[in-house]
Amino acid sequence: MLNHTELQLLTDAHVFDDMTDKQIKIYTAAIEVFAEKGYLNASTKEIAAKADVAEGNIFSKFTNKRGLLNAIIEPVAKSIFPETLSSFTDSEPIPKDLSLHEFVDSLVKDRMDFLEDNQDVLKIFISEMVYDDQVRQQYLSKFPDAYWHTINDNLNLLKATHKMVNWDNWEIMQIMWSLIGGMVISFIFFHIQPTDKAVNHAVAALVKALNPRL
Amino acid sequence: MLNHTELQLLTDAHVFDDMTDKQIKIYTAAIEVFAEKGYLNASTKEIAAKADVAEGNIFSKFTNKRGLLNAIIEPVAKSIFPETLSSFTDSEPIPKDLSLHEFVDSLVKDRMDFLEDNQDVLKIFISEMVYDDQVRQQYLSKFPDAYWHTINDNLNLLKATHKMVNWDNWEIMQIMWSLIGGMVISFIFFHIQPTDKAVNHAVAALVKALNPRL
DNA sequence: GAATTGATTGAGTGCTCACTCAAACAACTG
DNA sequence: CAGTTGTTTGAGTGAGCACTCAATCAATTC
Repeated sequence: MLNHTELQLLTDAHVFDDMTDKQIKIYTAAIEVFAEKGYLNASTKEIAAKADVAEGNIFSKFTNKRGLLNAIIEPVAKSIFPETLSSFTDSEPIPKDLSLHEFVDSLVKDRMDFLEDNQDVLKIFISEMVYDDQVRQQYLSKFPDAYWHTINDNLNLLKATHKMVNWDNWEIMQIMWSLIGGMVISFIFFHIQPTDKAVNHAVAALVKALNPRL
Repeated sequence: MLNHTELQLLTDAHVFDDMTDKQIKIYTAAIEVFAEKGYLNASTKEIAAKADVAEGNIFSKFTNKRGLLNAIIEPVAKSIFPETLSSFTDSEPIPKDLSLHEFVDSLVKDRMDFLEDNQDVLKIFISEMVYDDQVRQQYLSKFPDAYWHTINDNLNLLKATHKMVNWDNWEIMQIMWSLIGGMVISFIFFHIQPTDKAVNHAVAALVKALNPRL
């Protein structure tokens, strides 16, 4: 069974809004099976059995096996790179005097929460991105512009106020996401739960790495 | 076709030493096909065709499809974490007064060379590690002790001489390998070639991140 | 060159899978 | 409750797959 937070997250993202009960049952069963054995090793028969539904339903509701995969991956792909940092809502926008530490800390911790709440779908997403060139192309093109904008703005601001090294934004992003990704992969594929200490050290490492005064 | 350096590397690692011509043809064809479409999407028929050999040969020489995969993955798994840094040979051991910068720089650049020379097999290795829990278990257990020893010794030395933060070796390793892994994944799966500048910035980031004086 | 041994071949086999579709069922409607 | 409409069912279908093995070919020996 999917854990409670994972289901809650999907509900909050309105994934289930225009799905029938049976579609939801198939959808959640598919997440479990895909996460456990991978898309290619999962059979529609097993998914139907786990959803307690006849196999034919999968095809009448998601057209084919790939359609089912896409329905699962799309919401993750859209939310994996956050368009805004959850600690700064619309009503409380990101302050102009944001320190490097605040920025890195809120980004890293926000994504660690996301990881905790979306293990299964993240596993499916990462596995298929790695395995299937088609999936890679498909979701690369959908990479949210909004994310690029906000992150670029933030980085430019930090650089302009001499709070961050003056490297290409792409390089800075790669360094930040590499450290986050390292913890994500350790957790999802090797079951190494990131401790608070390890997360804080990762944040500290990033803050030092991107500090301009050195 | 595999590029010349990749073949050279395999030859140097004595992978071909006790293989017949036909085995080598199958082996290199399999690397190409597995790297292009993934193990599960590759058919033995296609591999045989690309190797210009009858399908039955695959099974008489590698017992089954999985045996072929293992024959490819094993050499990578053994060499992905280097037991020593190539810039310090046996005759010229790692010096006691190694600076943090020298250490990080030689490690990162050594692995970037490795990446350059082993794109296809690395792609297969990473894809299968991500996709297949069995492969993960299989190669996790074979993780070279020798690597742990040398790297631990080096990290302990750097920490003892106050050249590196006093964090857990595991945390330090995760940070180092996350940055290397980020570049590896960008290159292999998104064809973003790491520029010298980007590599140097990654090295600089690591040196600052692990600097104890901050 | 006959005999023997070993390597090579690729049509054949059995199995699994995604997907179909006729039939059964359920839910309304007048 | 007959008729209609939409949903659900799961046995059936064709395709593709890894793997087998009898037959063929090549090399070697006497």
